[in-house]
Amino acid sequence: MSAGDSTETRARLLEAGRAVYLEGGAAAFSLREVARRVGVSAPAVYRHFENKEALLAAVCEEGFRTFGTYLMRSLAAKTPLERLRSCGTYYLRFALERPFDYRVIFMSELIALGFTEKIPSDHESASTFLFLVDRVRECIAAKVFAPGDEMEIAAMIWAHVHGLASLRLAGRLVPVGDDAAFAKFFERSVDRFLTSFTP
Amino acid sequence: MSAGDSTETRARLLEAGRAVYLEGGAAAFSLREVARRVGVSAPAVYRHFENKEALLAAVCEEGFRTFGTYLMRSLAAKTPLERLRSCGTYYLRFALERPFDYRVIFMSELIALGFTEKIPSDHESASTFLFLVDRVRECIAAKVFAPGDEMEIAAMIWAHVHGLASLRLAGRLVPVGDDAAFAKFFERSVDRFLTSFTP
DNA sequence: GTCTATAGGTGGATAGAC
DNA sequence: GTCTATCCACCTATAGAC
Repeated sequence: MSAGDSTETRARLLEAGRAVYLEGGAAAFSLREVARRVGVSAPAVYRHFENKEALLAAVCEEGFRTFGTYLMRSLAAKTPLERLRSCGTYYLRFALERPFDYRVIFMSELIALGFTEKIPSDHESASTFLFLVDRVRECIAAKVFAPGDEMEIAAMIWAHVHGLASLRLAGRLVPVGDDAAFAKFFERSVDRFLTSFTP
Repeated sequence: MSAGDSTETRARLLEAGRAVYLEGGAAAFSLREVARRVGVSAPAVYRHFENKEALLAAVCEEGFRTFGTYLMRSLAAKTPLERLRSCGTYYLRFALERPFDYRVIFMSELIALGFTEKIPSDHESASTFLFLVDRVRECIAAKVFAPGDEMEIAAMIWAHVHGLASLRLAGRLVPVGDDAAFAKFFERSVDRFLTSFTP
């Protein structure tokens, strides 16, 4: 029971931590504020995390893991082109369903603040980028894409979907409407760009 | 002389303020830190700005004005398509030459923090978006673009260039190399996307 | 595992001297 | 126009009781 309460409190600290991080950024991330929202005292947090930085790192790790599970779902599609399109679709689903996590991973200022080594951002984003490169390589091998530099093509596609997702989460692109309408707009834009790579 | 010193100090406060804002975000924006970097005491700042929030707003306004001057240069090009391509080129130049300002305008969390009404982000970004819509409309009228929804096409193009610029400034897309190499990569990607709108 | 008490630091803003 | 002195609020982290 006490162990159950403990992990419960830890999970609630992570959830509140994510909210606090995204409201104020890393530089304003307050351990006391997290504790306050969960309803425990500040020193109680030190029972679950070594210090403030460890709590912040744990908050970010959770988002990275979740992102991986979204991307992997695209492998269920049957053809190389469908798997690549599915990548984009799940990328957007992640952005819309877990906007806090998306901001943590792709729109945060962590790197600018020098957290590069303490947080798995570089390693994780590199590995998920290589996942996208593999999807592109598959399309070229299957001759649904013209021959080309897989890394460059993957970077262009990533930038395209990131641009759409991040402007949406930033509240720009307001004429587009609700999430369903935006998803259709997103698909139109991505399909148009992907078509430019066909032979 | 005293007036000259005054405006000088004010300008230095703005410059230091921009740096502080982008290192720590709005929530961690510290009036004392800005004063420290300029070499004056904290109360001295109140001679130039009403309070901390007014200083932050002034920091942001400067970036918006500069962005406008970059975009307007694209009107010098001779044809509608060249003006649209030039838009993208100057958008990137602004991002690379004034990365701090670009982050202030397009990658900041100001809206998420509720600064919407105090800072001209909505108004300014809406007017510059309409500038892009006009460039697209021009291309359709000149029949270098197929007929279509100008707002939607402009949004797609904006997202594309923003995705490229913001990932670059975030330190992702590392395989691309220095700024000159990235600019060429940027042009290839944008030209490819723009070509998809031709009749 | 959580609490209170506490130490030592940073911040915004004001009063009043010069 | 800038300074020092000051107030109050908030932060991280530790010590020690329960």
